[in-house]
Order: sequence, then C-alpha cells, then structure tokens
Amino acid sequence: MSYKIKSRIWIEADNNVLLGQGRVQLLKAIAKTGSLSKAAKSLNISYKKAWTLLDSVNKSAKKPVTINSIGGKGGGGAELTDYGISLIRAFDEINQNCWDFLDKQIQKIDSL
Amino acid sequence: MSYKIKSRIWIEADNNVLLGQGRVQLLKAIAKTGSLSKAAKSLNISYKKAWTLLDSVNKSAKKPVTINSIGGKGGGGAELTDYGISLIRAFDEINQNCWDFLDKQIQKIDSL
DNA sequence: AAGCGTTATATTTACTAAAACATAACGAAA
DNA sequence: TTTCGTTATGTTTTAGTAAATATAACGCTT
Repeated sequence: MSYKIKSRIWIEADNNVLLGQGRVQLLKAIAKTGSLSKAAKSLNISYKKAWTLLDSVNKSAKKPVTINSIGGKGGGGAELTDYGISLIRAFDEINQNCWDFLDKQIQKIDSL
Repeated sequence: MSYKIKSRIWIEADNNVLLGQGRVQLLKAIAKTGSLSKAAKSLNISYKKAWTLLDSVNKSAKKPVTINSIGGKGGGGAELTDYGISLIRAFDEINQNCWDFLDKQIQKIDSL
C-alpha cells in the first residue's frame, strides 16, 4: 500500500485562529439549523464548546460572521452574515485546492 | 492586519502516521546528534516520547528509516538510513511547496 | 569482569484539555 | 406575568495525554 498525504489548514487573524475545519463545520450547521444550540446537537458537541468556538470566530474576524439574538420568538437564534457565507465558501475552495495540490506532490515520496 | 493561512501536513501509511512535523524534527535531531537520547534532550522531550515516536516511524515505513544499535562503543546510537534522509528531504520540500501554494490562495479571502 | 552510555520498556504520577453540570438573562407570545 | 427555547457564562468533574521514575539488556572498552 502506498503512502497518503493529509493536511489541515486554518486561517489566523492576529495570532488567533479564525477558521479551521471544526469552525467551518459549526458555521455550516448554524446555517442549516438557524440556532447555535441545534447546531451543537447536530454535531454532538456541547453547547458550551460550540459557543466558545463561535465566540472566538466572531472576535477574530474583521466583520461579524454571525448575528445572534436572545429571547423572542423561538427563544432566539443565530444566522450567518453574507461575510460569513463568503468565508466558508472561500475556505472550502482553498482546502480542496490544497488537497489536489498535495495529491500531485506525493509521488515524490512514492518514487523513493 | 490581514489574515494568515497556516497548514500542517503529514504522511500516512495504512492509516498510521508515518511522518509529521514532530517526527521530522526528531529525525533531524538524530542525524545531528547520532543518538536518540541526545536528540530527545536537544528537543526537550522525554526519551520515552522520542522512542515511541521513532518506533512508530520505523513500524509505519516501508523500509527502515533509522538503524539503532545497543551497547558497544559509546553505548550505542541511532543513525538515519539513506531512505530516511530522502524521506525528510521530500517532506520538507512538499511542506514548503504547500506553504507557497497557500500563500497565493489566501488573497481569495483578503479580497472579501 | 566491571563500567559506561546507550536502546528498550513498564509503571506511576502530574497536568491539561474536554466534557458535564448548573444557572442567569433575554424577549416575544400567550 | 408566566412560559418557552434560546444565548451567555461559571464551576466542577472526567478523561486523555504527557511527564517522571524505574529497570533491564546490550556490547565495546578498560
């Protein structure tokens, strides 16, 4: 069996992590469910962990990534901003490009 | 301040990690010092951790990456095989290429 | 044969990160 | 004004990982 190359990418802003695999996954779940608590449930992570992640994302980003509301109809909720939607799309694209790039590079090792 | 993109790559063989950042660093230290214990000291990690890492590397690789000897002149030691030397060179090269590639991709996010 | 600095490995201890638990605040709706 | 499902936090407990400690085996050198 031949070697496989794997990678993780993430984006930082001022030495703080802005986006990584897990954060993107969380944002997608928020977009799908309309709330942070439902997103957390769907990913089988605790609400607190999800909240900490999302808080970190919004604190690191140049512009808000989500708009969160407390109370009111349905108790509140969270939704992505246009900026947030653009960010996750760009992240996914770069990530896929990186994988494709690395798959080409791995032959340097297979041929050793 | 603009966003920065970061990455970690690693190589797997049959679902086991063969090489990553830490393992390459360890192999380089072995090459420099001629022994696993000195390599561990130079990296400020325990001998056991270093040994476990190296053992995993050699078990995952198709061919031996180091030759270890016990006893004898100097007590023994460890040195890289030609294959091991080739592996870390290829890893470094692919890693650097990946960084360069990603630095070009990041502008997709800066322009959002 | 004794000493030395290694590799090799098991066992115990400490630390850190994750999970679990608990609770307050909010605002629309009934 | 009570209820409801959220967001927002603090505190405690658990678990998993890393470190520390201990010991055996090895083979050249003296």
